[in-house]
Amino acid sequence: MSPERLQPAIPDHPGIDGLEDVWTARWEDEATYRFNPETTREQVYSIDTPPPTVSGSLHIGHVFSYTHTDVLARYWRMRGKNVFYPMGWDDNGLATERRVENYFGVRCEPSLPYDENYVAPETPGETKQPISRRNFVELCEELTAIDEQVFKSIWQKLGVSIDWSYEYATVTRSTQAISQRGFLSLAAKGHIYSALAPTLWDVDFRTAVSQAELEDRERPGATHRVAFHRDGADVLIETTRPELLASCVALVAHPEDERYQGLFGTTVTTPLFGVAVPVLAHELANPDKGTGIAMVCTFGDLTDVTWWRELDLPTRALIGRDGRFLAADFASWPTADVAVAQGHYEQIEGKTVNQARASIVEALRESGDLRGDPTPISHPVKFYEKGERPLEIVASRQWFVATLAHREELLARGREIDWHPDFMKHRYASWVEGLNVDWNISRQRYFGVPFPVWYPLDENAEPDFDAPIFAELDALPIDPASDVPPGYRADQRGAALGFVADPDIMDTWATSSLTPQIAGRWGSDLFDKVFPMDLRPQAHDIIRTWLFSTVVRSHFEFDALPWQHAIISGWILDPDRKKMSKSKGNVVTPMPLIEKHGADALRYWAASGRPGVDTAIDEAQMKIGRRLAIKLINVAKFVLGRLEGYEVEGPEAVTEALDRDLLAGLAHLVTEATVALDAYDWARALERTEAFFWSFCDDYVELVKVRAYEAEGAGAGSARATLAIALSVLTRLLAPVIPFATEETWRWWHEDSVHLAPWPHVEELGSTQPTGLYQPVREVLEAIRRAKSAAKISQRASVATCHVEGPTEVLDAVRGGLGDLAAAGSVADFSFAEGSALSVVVTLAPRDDSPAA
RNA sequence: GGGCGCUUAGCUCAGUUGGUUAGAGCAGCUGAUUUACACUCAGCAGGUCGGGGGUUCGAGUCCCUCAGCGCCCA
Repeated sequence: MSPERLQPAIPDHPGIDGLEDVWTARWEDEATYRFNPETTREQVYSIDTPPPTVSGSLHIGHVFSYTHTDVLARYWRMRGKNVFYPMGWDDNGLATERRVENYFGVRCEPSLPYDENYVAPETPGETKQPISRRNFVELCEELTAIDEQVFKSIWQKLGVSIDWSYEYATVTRSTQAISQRGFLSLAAKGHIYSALAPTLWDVDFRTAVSQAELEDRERPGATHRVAFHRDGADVLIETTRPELLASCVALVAHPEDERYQGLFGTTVTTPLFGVAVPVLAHELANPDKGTGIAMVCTFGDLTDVTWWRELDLPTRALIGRDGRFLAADFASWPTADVAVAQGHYEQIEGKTVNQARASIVEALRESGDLRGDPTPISHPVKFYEKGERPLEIVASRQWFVATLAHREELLARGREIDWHPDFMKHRYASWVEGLNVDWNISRQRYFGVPFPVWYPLDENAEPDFDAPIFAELDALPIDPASDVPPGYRADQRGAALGFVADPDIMDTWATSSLTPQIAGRWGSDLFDKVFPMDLRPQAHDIIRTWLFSTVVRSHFEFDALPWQHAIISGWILDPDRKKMSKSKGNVVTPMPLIEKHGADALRYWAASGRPGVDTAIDEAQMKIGRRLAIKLINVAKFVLGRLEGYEVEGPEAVTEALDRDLLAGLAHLVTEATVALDAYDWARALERTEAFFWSFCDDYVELVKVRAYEAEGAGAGSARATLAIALSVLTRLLAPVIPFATEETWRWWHEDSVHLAPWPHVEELGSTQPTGLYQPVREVLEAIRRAKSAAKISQRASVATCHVEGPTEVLDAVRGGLGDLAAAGSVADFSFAEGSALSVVVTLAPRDDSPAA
């Protein structure tokens, strides 16, 4: 036997169960998904994969969106691209801290010394054990390492074609170095600044938060009508936050509000405290709200911040970092009677916001300055998304990225991105349009990347925040709490004329916004070969955080987009179409579903979800995917069985008109699938491929079964060549979605992985001129089947005559496939007649009911 | 309040620039089956395309309007 003759290696009982482990190991051994660093940017397709938060729960939504990305990665790899597809883990920040606190039953107490023999409790105790910052960080690292393994095993089981040699995490030293470098670079360019400024503040977490982490929650409240005074006359305002009265710095009304024209430019005094405040005009004041004139406090909400800034008002910030009222110095303010004011203020000093409100309302009632009873209302209140009490705005020193001044440029960047689906661009635009504070990147927490910054101390050991000492680039990463700034000695820490470390860590997004730099190893040769990247895949809930912040960093650092395409996956809904969330308790974990249906089945379900469309968990759909994978195994077994011992021939051997038409249809399919995938519409490509595949199995294979079995003849060779070509093409078209079943069957007759095989091209199909046979022949076959089904007899039963009527060209087509039809339908005789439309009359052979002799 | 999306068969969804009788899968029903495949195959049934109005020879598709659901922003 010559070596060209096919000897497929088909197992005795091929199936799909267990393929995941077999092929995952082989792919790892063969380095199938290895990125080749010897490359040019043009040869690369690079993906900025979302690093999942390993402290979060891994759920089926991850499988959904990562499958979409993987389908694209596999597609572009087969298109000949050198695919850069790394994976990272986001283990920064608060989410990890909280998980460690709950998992081990500990809390970070920065004042404690490091205990090098520390062992965490086996089970968390009743109260949280205080431990040093370094011990706490070690526990964070320990737990994230475990969590990462769990995630990694899921991706591997799912067949995600990641090059694991480029794995990264957001807390490693190299990531910290990049994060700190990114900070220093933007600070040097003037896009990052520090300021003592109004800061969105969570009083429970005791940290600053950014606008992106805010959410509105509807909460009950009450409006209070309060009288300010002017020469014995009253000016009535309405407020939901009377407790802030002492920090009132002005009243504002709309510049065109007739009622207050006479008041603009005058001064009124606050009730209880007797502090003189100006009455000013500003268009943000809403004439329809309350009395149309509002009290400006430092700071009740973000509008107060705007007024304070634009009207250049003084600062009388009274709420502290713990959410309680600080001491006030009425003597330094224009106060009519300091002793009286101080007396009233003593009632609220040290109290929480709610306690203070009750106290102030009571005092206003007694003084007669509360007019009428408070009116209960329901209104949206800003919360930190992870918080439990309303946000306060406190004045504190923070590092900011200047975004507001660059709003138009950032909007323009959004328009440059190719969004999939396109309408997601609105999410980005409306977010950028609604920005009202710069991006605060300081967090008063423990586990994260520290700022590479110290401050010099003066002769009184007071820091000079306006002269920060930045770390040197080649020293990164540094920890200012243990490393010493250039030109200083370690013993000068905290001493007069010495230095002090910036105590904060960076916002998790300050690091995550650098994933292209981290994955691409910014600073090495690799970076220019993969950046700007091709693709950013993510869900729509983090457009305002991850996507936006990445665009900001890339715009300022490189004056470029970080990537050209953004695919936005939808949500995963539970089977009742409710959004999946931990609090609802309807989170579905993927592993049991993979075990039950197989990875290909889950991927099929995921790939059926179109970009941006919310998709319900649907086990029925997974079963269909499973059937598809099994069908491929079976048809490959059959086709390769027919080909065994024959030379595999190319399209030039496809001589029969029916076979040529099948290839013409296949060529059309290849074009459709390619166009769809180029447009990031994997679901469409799958749908078309799947439909063709089932017709191939149920119709074409049935038609040529007998002919392909003949040893000799052009017809037999043509059928075998067609079967081989179609199987090869269909296997490759399905490979991105069902990588395990396709690889299994492909390797029965190929040395190398299907995932490195070239994506099908119409040129490999020879002449793809349609002959028009396949469709009418299928219709006649269908009619024969219908007749047998109606007679409730076997599809293998004999047909005496099949009478076909139709237009000449249709009849000619049917005649061209007559032999195959006769074989597939067990038809003894055909007759034909001219007619306007195709119609078929089937006369069944008399049933032979006589017992066998 | 502004914006985006969705509404097609019992269910999940296709339907590309307007063009024959609106499609698929699942579920349902009726059958077949010494088969590559029972993790199979064939057939049947099932829809006034959310309501109303308009443009057009022709509308699921374009325009207006109303309603419901979901989301984003303020």
